[in-house]
Amino acid sequence: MAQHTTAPATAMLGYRLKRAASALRSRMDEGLRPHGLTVPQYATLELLDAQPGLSNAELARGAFVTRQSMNVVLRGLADGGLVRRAEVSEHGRALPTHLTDDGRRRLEAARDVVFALDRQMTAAVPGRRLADLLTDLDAMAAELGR
Amino acid sequence: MAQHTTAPATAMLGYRLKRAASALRSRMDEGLRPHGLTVPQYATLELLDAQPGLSNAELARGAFVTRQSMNVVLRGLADGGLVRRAEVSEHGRALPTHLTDDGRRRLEAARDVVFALDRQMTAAVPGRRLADLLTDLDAMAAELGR
DNA sequence: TGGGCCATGTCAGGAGTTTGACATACGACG
DNA sequence: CGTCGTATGTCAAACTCCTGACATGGCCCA
Repeated sequence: MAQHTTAPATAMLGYRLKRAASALRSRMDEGLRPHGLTVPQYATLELLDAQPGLSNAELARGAFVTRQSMNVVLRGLADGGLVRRAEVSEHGRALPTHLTDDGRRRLEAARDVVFALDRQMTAAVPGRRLADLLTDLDAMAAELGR
Repeated sequence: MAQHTTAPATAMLGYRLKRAASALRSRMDEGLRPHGLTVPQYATLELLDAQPGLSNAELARGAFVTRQSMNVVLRGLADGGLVRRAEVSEHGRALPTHLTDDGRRRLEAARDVVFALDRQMTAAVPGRRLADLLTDLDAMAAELGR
C-alpha cells in the first residue's frame, strides 16, 4: 500500500472548480428564469451584443455547447424575436446572426441580475488576488485545450 | 451613455470559471467513456469510496445534481453491479449505499484517468498560488450558497 | 400526545444536451 | 482543373437532467 493515504477526491482542484461553477450555474438559472432566459440563451445574447454577426458554430464555441445545441438555442431566440438570422450565407455556409431591438432590451434587463452575481462572487476573493485568479483559470482551460 | 465602455461579459470571472469547468468536463467525458462511466457516475463512486453508506440525497449534494438525477445515477450503477443499496432504512427514509468489489475496481481504473487530468490542470497554475486558488474557489462557492 | 416542520425517496413529465450522421461550401495543393 | 481536408448547418435519436408533485419518516415543541 501507499505509505500515505491519498487525498480524497473532494480535495482536488477539479472538485473545487466544479463546486464553484455549479453554484454559479444554479444562481444564474434562478435569476434568469423570471426573464424567460436560460443560461445558454443569455450567453448567446451577450456574445452577439459584443460581436454582432457571429455564426452558429462560433456562438456554440463561445457558449461551450455543441453546434446542435446552439442551433436549438438560436431557434428559440429567433422564435421569441430576440435575434435575427440571415437567410443566405455571405461566406461559406455560416449564417450571421444579429440582436434585434427586443433582444437588446431583454439582454440589458437580464444583465443586471447576472452582473450582480458576478460582482458578488468577485467580492468573495481578495482584490489583490483577482488578476492571478483569472490568469490561473485561463491557464487551466488552455492546458486542457479548447 | 457611460463614459467608459463596460467590460465584455467574456472578461468577467463567471465566464472564465465556466470556461475552465467546461474544458475539464469535456476531458473527463472523453476519459471516462472507455470505462463505461459518466461524470456523475464517477463522482458518485468516488464519494462512496471516501464515505461508505451515504444516502441518495447526500450523494446528490456531493455530486452537484438533484436527488432525482442521483436516483437515476444510482439505478444505473446498481444495475451494473457497482454499488449496492440497502433495501430497508436504518434511520429516516435514507437508504445507505455501498461500493461493491466490482465498483471499487472500476473506480480505481477510472481514477487514473481523472487524477491525471487533475494533475495536468494543477500543473498549469504556479505552485505557490495553488492554495490561494483553492481558497478563492471555495469562497466563491460559499458566497453563492450551497 | 399531537401538530408543524424538514428531510428523504420516488413518480411523472418535459426541457435541454449530446452523439452520430449527412450534405454543402470554401481553401489548399498537386 | 480535380481532389482532399476542414468547417459549417441540420436532421434524427437517445440520453441526461431538471421542475413539479406526492407520500413517508423523524424531530421539535407546545
